[in-house]
Amino acid sequence: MSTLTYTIAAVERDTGLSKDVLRVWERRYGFPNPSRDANGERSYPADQVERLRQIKRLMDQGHRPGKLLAAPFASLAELAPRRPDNRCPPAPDHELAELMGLIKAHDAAGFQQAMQQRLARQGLQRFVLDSVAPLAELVGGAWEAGRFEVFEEHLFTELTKRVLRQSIATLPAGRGPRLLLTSVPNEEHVLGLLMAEALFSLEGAECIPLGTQMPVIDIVRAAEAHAADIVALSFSVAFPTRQIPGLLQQLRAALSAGRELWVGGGGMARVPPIDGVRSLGGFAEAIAALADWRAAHPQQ
Amino acid sequence: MSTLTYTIAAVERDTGLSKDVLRVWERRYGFPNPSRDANGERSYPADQVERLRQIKRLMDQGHRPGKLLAAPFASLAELAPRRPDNRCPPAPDHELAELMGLIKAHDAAGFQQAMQQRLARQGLQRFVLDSVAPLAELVGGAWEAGRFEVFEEHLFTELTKRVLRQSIATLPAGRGPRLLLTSVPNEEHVLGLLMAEALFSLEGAECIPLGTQMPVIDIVRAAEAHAADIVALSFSVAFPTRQIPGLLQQLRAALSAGRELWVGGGGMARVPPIDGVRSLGGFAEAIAALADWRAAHPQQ
DNA sequence: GATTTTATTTGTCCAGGACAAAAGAGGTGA
DNA sequence: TCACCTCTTTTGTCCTGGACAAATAAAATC
Repeated sequence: MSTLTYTIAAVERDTGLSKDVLRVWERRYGFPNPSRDANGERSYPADQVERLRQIKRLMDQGHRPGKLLAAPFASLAELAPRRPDNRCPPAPDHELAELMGLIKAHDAAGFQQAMQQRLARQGLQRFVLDSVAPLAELVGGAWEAGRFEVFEEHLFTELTKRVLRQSIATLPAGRGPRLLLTSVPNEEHVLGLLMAEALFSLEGAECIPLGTQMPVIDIVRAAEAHAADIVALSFSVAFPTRQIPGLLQQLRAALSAGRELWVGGGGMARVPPIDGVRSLGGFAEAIAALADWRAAHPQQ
Repeated sequence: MSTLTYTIAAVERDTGLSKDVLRVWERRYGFPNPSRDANGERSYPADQVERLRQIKRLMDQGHRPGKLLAAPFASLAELAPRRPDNRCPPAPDHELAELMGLIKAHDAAGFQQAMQQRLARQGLQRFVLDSVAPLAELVGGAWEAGRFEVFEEHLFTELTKRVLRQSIATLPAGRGPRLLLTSVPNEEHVLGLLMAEALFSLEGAECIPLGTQMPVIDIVRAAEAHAADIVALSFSVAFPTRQIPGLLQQLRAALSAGRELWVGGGGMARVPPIDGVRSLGGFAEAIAALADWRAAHPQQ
């Protein structure tokens, strides 16, 4: 069996590290250290790709590449999350642990059923706040610690999305404000957006879900076409922080002044405040923002 | 109001054209023709970005960049789809046209309700084959012709996904084969995958939906963990054709020989056959493939 | 201890050359 | 007319190595 190797494009695809970054790391730190094929092009062995994925994971937690690339192999799971982790780890809820166990056992049907039961018992709002949100935290943490595989996280996300969507569909049509929910290109994480949609819909807002990955100019056009009062975006931790401010400024400038711009998600934690953009630090704040809007627009 | 300009990274984000391509086009064809900012970096005006998006759209239809970049502004909607378009344009169904009209009117609730009705009347299989598939064609065509905005396509996709998912959720658990459905990184289009899931589930297969954008190695691990009989992937026309063969070969090599690999979607049309990979030209062929598998594995 | 200043780290951009895979054009034979 | 082979052009991707500004850490000052 041929040891499979990766082209630089394949590494970019599977790690999320750009070709430029891969080349400059090699030049500066000596890692990765790919061999060359007959054509002089980089050819990455699988184990280096694996290590790069681990490095990317630790970087999303706040570690710096210089340290990670210098340290040998001992940089494994020994590294604790370095992000200023204010939030205390969620209380070790036995039922949540059970749900995690179902995912780990790859029991899709069992997980979905358990989630439905929990939803029926808690109601949608508490389900989102007390079940989905902490579960997402737990799964994210387990993945960062290497206890969850990528596909296990995907399965969790996909099944949870289904439960949420199904529940949202049963809600009556909202009366306002009109909220447009989406994310920018290269930001595919939609679970946070769905949780927000559930909460906003419960509060009687009229949500227009446009899925993920809308180019900025199209977000503007959609807002005009739908006469949206508020545009709500989400950025995950995996999104390059560096690009966020420029993006939001561009969007804010293009959006008519009457429309509000709300942004949430883990990727916003390290972004400085931007004029005319409301940064939502969590779901509680999202609900508060809606109440504020209602207070400021009494007649609608 | 400042005319907003784009950095090269923003253009890549919003057009899907890589930085390398943008630079080499500029060198070879003289377009795009960005000005430079104080720092010597490219700064693209909005109208050039708009034209680039149009060019990308026409390229996905089979046009070649050399012609498109030489032609002046007359390259507008006058260019017909150049793809060997075997499929006759779907019969102008009045009801489908009505559904298109609802999207065009941005009537999300009305569209969703109309789709639900249609689903109830037709049943899931005919709904997928006779409603969703032709609608997706129509929307794609309208978008290519410039009659639909990006956000209108997104709205259609998002709402249709919801209807399909909801319907899939009501189906009883399948008995086999176990089918793992997903797509590779940078391929976010999920509607085709969902339609396939609906059809396969109707035929009694056990579908494991993992959402989109799974790195190759994780697809392999997921297949092992779930003991999947078949891995089914989808590539849209927007996915870079050039990368597909290498990707599939890598996946095929890493996947144990007993597992089948099925691939569908518009992006496969121009890909030559690959050993050990079953290319599905349409949904009818997908159903046939499942029947074949059943015939070859009688005892399960 | 809090805030400003300096130093280091780090990602992105640039130019322009090279090359192989894909697509078209042209030619040959059934 | 159609299928198949060969040659030419087109086109996307990769390469090197330099440069710089934004982000971060470290040092210095109040």
